[in-house]
Amino acid sequence: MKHMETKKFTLLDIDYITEDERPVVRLFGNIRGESKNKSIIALDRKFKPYIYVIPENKNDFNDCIMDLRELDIESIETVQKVDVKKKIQVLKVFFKHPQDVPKLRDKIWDLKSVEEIREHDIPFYRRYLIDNGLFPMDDVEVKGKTIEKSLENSSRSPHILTFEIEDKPLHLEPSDSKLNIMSFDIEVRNPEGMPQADRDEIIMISLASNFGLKKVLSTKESTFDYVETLKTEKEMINRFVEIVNSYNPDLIVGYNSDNFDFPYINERANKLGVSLDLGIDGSKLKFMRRGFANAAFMRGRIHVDLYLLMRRYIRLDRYTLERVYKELFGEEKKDIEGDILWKYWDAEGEKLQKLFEYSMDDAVAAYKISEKILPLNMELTRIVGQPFFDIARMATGQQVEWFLIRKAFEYNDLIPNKPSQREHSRRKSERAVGGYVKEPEKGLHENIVYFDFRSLYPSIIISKNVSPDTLINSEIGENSSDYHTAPEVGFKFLKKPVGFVPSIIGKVLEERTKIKNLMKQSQDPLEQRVLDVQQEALKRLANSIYGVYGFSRFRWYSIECADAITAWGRDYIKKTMEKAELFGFHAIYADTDGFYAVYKQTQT
DNA sequence: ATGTGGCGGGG
DNA sequence: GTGTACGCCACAT
Repeated sequence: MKHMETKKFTLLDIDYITEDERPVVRLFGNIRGESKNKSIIALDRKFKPYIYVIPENKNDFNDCIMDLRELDIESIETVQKVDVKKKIQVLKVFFKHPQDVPKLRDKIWDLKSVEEIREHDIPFYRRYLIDNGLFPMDDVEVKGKTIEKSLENSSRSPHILTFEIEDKPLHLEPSDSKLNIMSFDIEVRNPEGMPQADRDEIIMISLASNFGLKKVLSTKESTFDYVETLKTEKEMINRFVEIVNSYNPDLIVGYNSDNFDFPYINERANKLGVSLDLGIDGSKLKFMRRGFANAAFMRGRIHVDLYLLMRRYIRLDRYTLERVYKELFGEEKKDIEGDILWKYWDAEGEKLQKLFEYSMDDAVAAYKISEKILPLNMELTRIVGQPFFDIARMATGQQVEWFLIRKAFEYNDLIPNKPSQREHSRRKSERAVGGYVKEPEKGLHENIVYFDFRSLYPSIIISKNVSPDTLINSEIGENSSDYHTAPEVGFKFLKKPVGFVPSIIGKVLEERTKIKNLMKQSQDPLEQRVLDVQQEALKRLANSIYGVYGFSRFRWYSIECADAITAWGRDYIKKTMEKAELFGFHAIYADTDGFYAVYKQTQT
C-alpha cells in the first residue's frame, strides 16, 4: 500500500483536460491550514462521462444494448431511476470522453431500439460536482499523493501544488477561510471617441484588495505614494501579471471587466507581445462567448464582473459605476467624463494628479461593491452547487434549474430534457396568466394600510402540491378529497405523495427557518451577519422557483403549474380584499401578492 | 398589435 | 466544450 496524503481546500474552480485521450478533472482550490495564498490543483482520472438511454422495448433491453455496442462507447449498466414518480429501468451508457457525448448522442437517439435519451447535455465538470456531492466555495478533502513534477511557470507561481486524487473526494462543511479578493480597473487615453485597443494605449491600471494591495500602475509619475511608475505600457502590463501571480488572489473583480477591461488588456498585450499568464497553472487569460456577451476567465481564479451582478440585484435606470456606488453607499464618487479623460492625462501637474485619484477611486469602489454583493452570491454558489464563476453569470432562473438538477440527482429522478427548438416555440405561444392587478384609484389617499402574503407563490406550491409529477393529466373520478383543484383554470394536483418541486421548496424553507432560529440564538454579530446572508439566499431561491414553471426554455416548464399557481394567487388576494371590505377596509390598489387599502366607516 | 434592431457597461 | 444564450426599449410596419 502506498502512503496516502490528505489535503483539505476551498473549492474555487473546476475544469477538465485530456491526457492519453481520457478526461482528467482538475479541482482548483485554496489550501487551508498552510501558509496563506497556497493553491492546489487536484487531478481526478476516475470520473467517466455518461448519459441515460430509455429503450423502446421495456421488457427486453438486449436489442438496444446490441445496437449501442456497435458504437464507440465505454460500457453499459442497467440502473433504476424515477421518471415523473414512476420507477423505471434505464441504461446508463458510459463514454470514453466527454466530447464523445455530442458526437454520439444523435446517433443513439436515432436508433430504432431507443425511445429517448436523457441527461445528455450536462457539462462534464458540472456532472462531476453533482455526482460527487461537491459544492464550490465549500471545502473538499482529497486523498492521494502530491505530484513531484513542478509546473512550467513555477518561477512565477511558487505556491502551487499539484495533487493526484486516489479516492473519492469528500465534501466538508462550509469553509471559514477568508478569500483573497482583488479589484482592478484600467484607464485608457482615447482622444478620438470610444477607446480602440489597436490605437489607444492603457495609461493606468489600478488595484485594490482585502490583503493590503492598493496601487495604481502607470507610465507617468505621481506624488501619490500608491502610484508605481513603469517605463512603458508593456512593462506596466507585465507588472500587472506579476502582481496577480505573486499575491495569488482567489477572486478578481472588475466593473464591466468581461466586456471592457479584460478584452482591452488582452488586445494591448497581444499587440505589445506580453503574455497574460493569469491562471494559477500558468495558463493565459481566455474568453468565452456567452451569447451576446463575453466572459473573461483565468484558470483557478474566479473573475467576477460586478456590473452583471448589480443589474441583477438592484433596479436602477442606469448602471454606471457612479450610479451604482451612490445607490449602495449614498455618497457621490469622483467622476471624470470619459471623453475628456485624456486631457487630464496630457495636462500634467494637478490635473494629472486628479486622474490618479479617480483611477484609484474606481478600483476602491469596485472592491467596496464586491464586499456588499459577493457574500450573497457565495451562498447561492454553495446552495446551487455550481462554480462561482458560472453563478455570477447565470440568470436567476438558470440558477434555480441547476439547483433542481442537483436535487433530482439526490432523489434519483431523471432530469427532464431541455425543450427542442420546436417545443420551445410552441411553449412561447401559450402565455401564462399573471397575478391579479387592481389599477390604483385616482386621488390622494390618507391613512393607508398595506397587506401582503409572505412568500405567496412558494406557499401555494407547497400547500397545493403544485408539481409536474402530481398534476393529474387524465380524467379522474369525483373523489375530490384526493386532489386540489385550482380555481378558474381547473387543473388538479394529487395531495399525496409530495411532488418533486414542492418537496424541494419545503426543504429550502425548512432550512431557512432553521438558520433564522440559529440567528436568534447567536450572540456573535459576525455569525449573525453570515447567517442572515444564508437565509436571504434561501429566501431568494424559494421565491424564484415558481419561475421555472413559466419560462419556456426550462426543463421543468409546466404551463398548467404556472397557471394554477397564479390562479390560486388571484383567488387568495381577491378573497382577502373582500374580507377586508367587510371590516371597513377598501382596497385602492393591488398587485399579485398584496394590496393597499383605506379605512372607511362601516356601512350599517 | 406584432416585428425587428440596437444597446447596455467601459474610456 | 455533454458550448450557442438576454431583456428591454425605440421605432417601424
